[in-house]
Amino acid sequence: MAMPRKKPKSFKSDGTPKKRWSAAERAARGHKPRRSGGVRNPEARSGRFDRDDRARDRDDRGSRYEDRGFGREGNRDRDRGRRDDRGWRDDRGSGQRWGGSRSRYGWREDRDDSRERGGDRGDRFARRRDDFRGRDGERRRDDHEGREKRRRRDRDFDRDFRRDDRPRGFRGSRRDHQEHPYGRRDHERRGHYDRRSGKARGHFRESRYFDPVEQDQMSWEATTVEVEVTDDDATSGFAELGVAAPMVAALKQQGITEPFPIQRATIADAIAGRDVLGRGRTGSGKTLAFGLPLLTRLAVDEPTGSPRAVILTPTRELALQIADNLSPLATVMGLRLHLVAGGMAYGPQIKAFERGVDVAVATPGRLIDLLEQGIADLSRVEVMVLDEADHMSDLGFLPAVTTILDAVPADGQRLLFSATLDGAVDELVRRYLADPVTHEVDSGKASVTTMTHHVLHVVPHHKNQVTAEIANREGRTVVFARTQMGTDRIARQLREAGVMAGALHGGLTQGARARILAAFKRGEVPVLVATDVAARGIHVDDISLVLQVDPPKTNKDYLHRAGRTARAGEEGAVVSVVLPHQRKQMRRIVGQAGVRTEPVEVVPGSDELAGLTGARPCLGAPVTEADYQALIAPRPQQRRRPGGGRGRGPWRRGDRRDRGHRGERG
DNA sequence: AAAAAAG
Repeated sequence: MAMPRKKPKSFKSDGTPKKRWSAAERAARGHKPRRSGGVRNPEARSGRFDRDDRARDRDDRGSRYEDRGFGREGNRDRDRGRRDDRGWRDDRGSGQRWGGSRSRYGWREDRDDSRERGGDRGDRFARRRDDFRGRDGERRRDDHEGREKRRRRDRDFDRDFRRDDRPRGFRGSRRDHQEHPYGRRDHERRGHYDRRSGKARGHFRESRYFDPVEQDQMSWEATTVEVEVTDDDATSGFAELGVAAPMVAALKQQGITEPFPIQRATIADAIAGRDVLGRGRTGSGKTLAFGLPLLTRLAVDEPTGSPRAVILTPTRELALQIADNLSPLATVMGLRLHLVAGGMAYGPQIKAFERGVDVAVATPGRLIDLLEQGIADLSRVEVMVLDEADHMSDLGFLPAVTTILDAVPADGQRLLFSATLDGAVDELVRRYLADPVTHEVDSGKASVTTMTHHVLHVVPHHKNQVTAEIANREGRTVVFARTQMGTDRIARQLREAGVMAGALHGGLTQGARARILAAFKRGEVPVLVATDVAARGIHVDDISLVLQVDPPKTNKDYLHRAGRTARAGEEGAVVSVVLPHQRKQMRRIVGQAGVRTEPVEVVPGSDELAGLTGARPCLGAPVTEADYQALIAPRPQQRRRPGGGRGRGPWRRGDRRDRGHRGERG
């Protein structure tokens, strides 16, 4: 079969044949090896810190496990991996699986991962075959059929497993997974040796508390403020809605005096204790719309020690933001509010529950975790808030959300906020809300007049350059891409083109997520390349352009992404770069989003491009890795207070925050 | 099919 391929196998969307890179060329471009006959990728994945630290950590922990008697099998397994002459195991696979908290790069990674595990699987088969023959010679006759069967079964098993994107070691058996949204937990408490991954797993202090990845966490502390209540606080727009005076005063201190439409619409009903279904774009002031009535109502009764209100959000960043915004209001009302989110240290959250929490702002996973550990008690929750309910009712989220909703007393008040009301949200509403009042402020369409929309048609070989020139504009830009790997790649390509850009996605550690977001807020990294993790709720001032390099999946996603710009009456543009094969899809999405705009054909360097988006040619030198890392490096002084005492002491969170957000406004 | 959400 040495015949050279005459006909090109595939074509680009503009009709020209696709270049088939050789193995060396692929490697030089940083791609992974082909599925057959590739070379080992010399420059594995991004993340200098991650790789080195994890490799070191792996070795450290390997020896610790040996002490515990887990090491021998683990080592044997790793040695087998090293013998694998495809050679990917050492350089990224095991390192990632030791340190990484979850599958990192979507399906492509999964596919590679499964291939990588092919070595293991082969061995397992070999072992089984040996068992087979050794045990019973007679059965050797139907060995072939048996092998086929086993292969099929194993393949199905693997396929089912891969559908589950919890980290490998935490998956439990298939049956466990079906019964519990997060799998069984009793294996892991005791610690066990996981044959599939060849790792020791379990509740070991070492792995939980000394893991450098885990230490790459951000922290959260409650905000303390002092307010003076004056007489005219009783007459402001908020007071008329029934908001308690201390909060009115605190809001005035922040320059917030008049309620937004959605707040005006929902606050009175919510204070009256009714179930509320609020529909409005993010950025329309939803946080206060549920926060103020919730805190007003809670302050009336004596604290019970266990949470009386839970606010549930789909992303950690959003939970953080809500907790930051509501924390000062809670303190002036004498209520204790705490953040309960994954990726962050357990200690402060556990301590908070020990001291007593009135309001928990939570992401689902960690809350369930604490619930199952018996740390959080939701049996006395009076008010339950679901933010971004349309996202929370996604297939992947729903089990966790209903678990929490079921753990909360059924007769409590429920406030549900959602940008849209589709079937899934409706189901949640019917199951958990009693006689809700619906308030709709913005429709599900793009109604902000300060926002302009552009659809740019480009040919494939121009896309990267057009992207880079737009990103090189003046001002803060968010670039949305579909996949985690895509954001990493685009951010890297932008830096190579001389544009300071960083990637934000759920595959990063929480600390890395926080740092890149902080650098973006400070303005030091003016371009943020993000997955849809940043599409909802995240508020950063002065984002003047949202660039979509991959089309959003739905019109909802379009509007959520668009909602990052043109906030609070500012100007903003939403620009979508569209390839020929995406035109139809994009036209549909834009139309459904209620946007009227004519697509424009653009080429790099053109006047139209510059006129519509402020694009500038990329003339600067590539951003060096060192320069970039310096901007997103951990800043210990932001996260550690002198003296060490947590939750006490003279330091005020306000001081800290001022420093952390240095330069945010210019 | 992706991303998000626990460690």
